[in-house]
Amino acid sequence: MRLNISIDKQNPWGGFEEFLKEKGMKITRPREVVVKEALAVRGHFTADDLWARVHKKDRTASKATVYRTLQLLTQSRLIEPRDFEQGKLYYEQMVGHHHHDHLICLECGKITEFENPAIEELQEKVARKYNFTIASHSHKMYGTCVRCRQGKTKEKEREFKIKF
Amino acid sequence: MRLNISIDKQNPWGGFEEFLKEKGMKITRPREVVVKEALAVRGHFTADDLWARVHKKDRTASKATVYRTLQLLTQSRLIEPRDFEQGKLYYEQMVGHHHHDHLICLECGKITEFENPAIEELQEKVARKYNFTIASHSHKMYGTCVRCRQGKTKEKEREFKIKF
DNA sequence: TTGATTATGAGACTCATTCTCATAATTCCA
DNA sequence: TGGAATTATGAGAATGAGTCTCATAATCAA
Ligand SMILES: [Mn+2]
Ligand SMILES: [Mn+2]
Ligand SMILES: [Zn+2]
Ligand SMILES: [Zn+2]
Repeated sequence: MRLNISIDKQNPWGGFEEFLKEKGMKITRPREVVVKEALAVRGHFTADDLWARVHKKDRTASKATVYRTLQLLTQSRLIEPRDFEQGKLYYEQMVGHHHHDHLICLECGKITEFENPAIEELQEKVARKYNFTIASHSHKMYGTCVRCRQGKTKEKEREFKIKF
Repeated sequence: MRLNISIDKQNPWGGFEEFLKEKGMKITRPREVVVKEALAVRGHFTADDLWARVHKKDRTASKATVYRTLQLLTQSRLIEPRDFEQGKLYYEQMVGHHHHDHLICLECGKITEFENPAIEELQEKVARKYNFTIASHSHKMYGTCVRCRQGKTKEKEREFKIKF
């Protein structure tokens, strides 16, 4: 399913073309628009967010193609899915980014990214203990950000519907 | 929204009755069946799993009531939601259980629970660094369990549809 | 018992995502 | 370069978890 290619950070669309070729798939206009738009987003986005952007560039692009390309982008490792909220998936582009985890403010929707090598190591240790092979992981903390706790938040960035 | 009660582990339904009273809600038959069935499940379950059980006990119980009671059970802390898979929520009862996190085998669906105080502490440290107040967290590792890696798995327990 | 209040079941509805299928674009190669 | 073969596309139907509505029913305090 997943190919073991690594795409050139300087030319991700070119790399994605290679990826398509290796899978015997075709290089098409709609795919190019979706890929380039996805990589142009900074921050986290949903399929619908992406479709809105794509739609501006190409009035005829369909949502189905956006969803289909999102799957390919995930396989090619150019983006990663994020399960911030139940019911819909977010994504973020990984070109030139390292792995990180997230603090999610339930009041204003602000997401803070963190990296913690010590946690990652302990994680591996846990996996080793259970003889488990990690393919991916998700580590999220939900709560309240500084600004919200101090009542300084001007406007919500987003609303995450979390059950508890 | 959430009340600050702690329910007696020896008599959770009794405690839940208290919880309902404090919220000005009524003690009803359907609620009793749903609560008792939910607490009778060991392991992780979905709303639909629970409904199937409830349905056996009371042919007229509706799915809506199962969903509604699941929310109340979450508020009363008798159960906790689990975001193992995108698109549907799982739950697990917390009566007499401590907090733990999960290893999820993508091949057979087996879930291994782990507790790691060192990770929990580092987590708090991260939150402190960003002045973030944690309300809850979710830490999952997806991958392959021992049995599956060694080809010893007899049958899938479940199938989790994860996008990578 | 009764009346005010809250809960219920049934099914309509929502919303993200996937699927289907007729048509269109790409690619391969003679 | 011209098709034929193959894969992709757009449109909208289908799916599935979860929520909502509303007419009716049950609970409970007085
Ligand atoms: Mn991120
Ligand atoms: Mn568990
Ligand atoms: Zn905030
Ligand atoms: Zn397994």
